[in-house]
Amino acid sequence: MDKKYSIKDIAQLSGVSVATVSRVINDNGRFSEETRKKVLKVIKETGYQTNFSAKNLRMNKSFSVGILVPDISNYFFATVVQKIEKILFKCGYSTIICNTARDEDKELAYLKMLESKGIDGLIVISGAKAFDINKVSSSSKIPFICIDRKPKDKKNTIFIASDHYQGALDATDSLFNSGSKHPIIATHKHYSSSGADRLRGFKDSLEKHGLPFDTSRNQITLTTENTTIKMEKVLKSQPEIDGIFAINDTVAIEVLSALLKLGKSVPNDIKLIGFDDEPQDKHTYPTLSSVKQDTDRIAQVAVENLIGLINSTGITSESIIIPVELMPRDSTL
Amino acid sequence: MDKKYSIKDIAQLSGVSVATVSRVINDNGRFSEETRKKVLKVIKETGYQTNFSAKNLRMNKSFSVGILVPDISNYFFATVVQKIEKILFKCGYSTIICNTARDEDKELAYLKMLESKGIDGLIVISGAKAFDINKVSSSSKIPFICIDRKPKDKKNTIFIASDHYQGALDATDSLFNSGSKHPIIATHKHYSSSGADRLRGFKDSLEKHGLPFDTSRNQITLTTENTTIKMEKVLKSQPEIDGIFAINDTVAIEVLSALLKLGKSVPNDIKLIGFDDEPQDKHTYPTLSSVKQDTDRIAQVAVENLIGLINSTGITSESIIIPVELMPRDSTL
DNA sequence: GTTTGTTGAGAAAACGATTACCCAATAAAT
DNA sequence: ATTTATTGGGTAATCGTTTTCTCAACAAAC
Repeated sequence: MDKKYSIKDIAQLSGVSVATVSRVINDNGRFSEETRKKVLKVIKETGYQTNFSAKNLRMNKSFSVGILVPDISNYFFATVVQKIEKILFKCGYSTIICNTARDEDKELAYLKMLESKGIDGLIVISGAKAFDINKVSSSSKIPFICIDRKPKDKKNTIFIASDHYQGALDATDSLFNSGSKHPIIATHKHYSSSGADRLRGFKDSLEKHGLPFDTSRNQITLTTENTTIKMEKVLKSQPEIDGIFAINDTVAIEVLSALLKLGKSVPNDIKLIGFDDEPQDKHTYPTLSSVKQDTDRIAQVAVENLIGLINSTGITSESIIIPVELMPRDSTL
Repeated sequence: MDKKYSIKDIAQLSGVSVATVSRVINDNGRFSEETRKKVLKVIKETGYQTNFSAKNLRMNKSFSVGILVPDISNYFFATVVQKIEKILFKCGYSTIICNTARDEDKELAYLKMLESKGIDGLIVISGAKAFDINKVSSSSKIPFICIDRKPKDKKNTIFIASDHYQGALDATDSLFNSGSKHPIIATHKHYSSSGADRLRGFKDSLEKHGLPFDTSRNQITLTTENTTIKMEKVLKSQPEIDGIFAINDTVAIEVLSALLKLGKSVPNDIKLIGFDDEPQDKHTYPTLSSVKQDTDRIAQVAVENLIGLINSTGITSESIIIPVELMPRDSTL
């Protein structure tokens, strides 16, 4: 098992031509059973492995797809990426992961690189605000799908996302259901399309319960300012607040720790619910209610559609919305 | 910007030979300044991009490296991978990330795929117990480095890890320093070499403070059993316990929530410290002391060494230990 | 017994780059 | 004025596949 064997070596060793070896390997074309066995035997003995560079060059296909993701240390992104990668591998594709850090220039640089590598497809998770595949010269040809944030050009693309709106609606409803009369929403400063949908869900639940939404009264935004101090101010001026829907679990956990520091009891004084169902939600005190995104399904649907595009079986343009699930825990008892 | 241009097109359009175009692109070989400008102009106009499959085939180099990682949704792994990817990209390499899920068969399958793709190098993060690159036929030639877990064959490999031993020693010392007299260690059921080092650090700190280590008295292991119930039993039989060093932050947070549920005050009744310095440590209540691994340095050293190996400038075999930093917070006040 | 069809397999082109080798043309040295 | 270097750049081989053509051999059909 020393040298690297090429198809030519296999041909020689098994006394057939390279064409035949290729046919046997790919099980395509005509050859006798006898030849098959002969060739396969030599392949096993030598430990021959296809040289993908050559194969890619010839077939103009790379059996690899790129994933653009803003931040892989984010739980939701990491989970989706992980699951996508797993499915793709099963389908014979390898995955090139690119961390864009929400930087448009980086996004562009990665796109160029990926195109150079001849990727067969692309998955863009929560791409830049103005994500536009045409920014890269001829990229227009690379099949791609978007997850979590709509691309600039809504036509001719497949977009997959959780039902953030419904999740937020359910979450806020659950605050009301557990006795909250005056819930607010806690957001962070980064804009995202999912965040916008969640905000919309919160508003609609509010109005459904007869409360008009007013940004200055019903929304707080976490900034670099110390969260505890900010919460203290807010609760002093609006002591009626008795429920908080946090735009995601990171925010929720920050809010929770602030509330506890301020001597508030959760859920007795204030109900709290987050979004994303991160693992630590089960281990906060009290445990944190949340909304779970179906990452399995997102990944599955994403890969299915991408591979569909790659094999150009239907270049449909559509938005696919994946249902979410409410995960009630102690913070909304 | 429609069709895909090859070097041949560029040659034609700029009135030179393909060889010259290649020379200009790679700035290697001889050509006049005039020619350079001409060619570069055409390249810019056409939006030409190298076909890496061809280049790889010819040069027998793929400008890509593989990363084997057990679980990318784990914070430490995700952070390291992210940083490695960033540095590699700057060095002109793309990264193929492979999630092994701690499954040896998968590890092997990925290894085969990576070899087929002709990766130039490999980074193995916390590989399987018996990680052995020779399991894949001719892989022996792929330069690789290991992070976090030593490979089977310690010779002729570069191994990079945090100073888990020292971190655990410092962490346990800090329990004593904040007044704990009878600390224990909380571990989980998965074995890891880093875990073993951390356990060693705990033991040595104990002995330094005049306490002999006894597994049955000084160590609890979290299993699928409910942590709160387990903790209750332990605290009933050993009420003297007043400090816990958790093998990592996930365990620490689970323990913390159990303690709070049992009505214990942290840090007043029991001091607690974890390991890894995950972001949520700052937002638990009380905030969680921990030990921070220097992921920046790990990534930097890893890439430097790997690229060193790839360019075979020194095939030194060594273990590189990266210092850690104690992050004291409220749970060990 | 000639024609037709089928099966198995080889020869060679092509994919898009890099590079060793070659040869003009000009410059430098004698 | 001839030889010798140097410079710029073209030709063609090569990397390892896949695939189109081609054809021999044998079987079936007439």
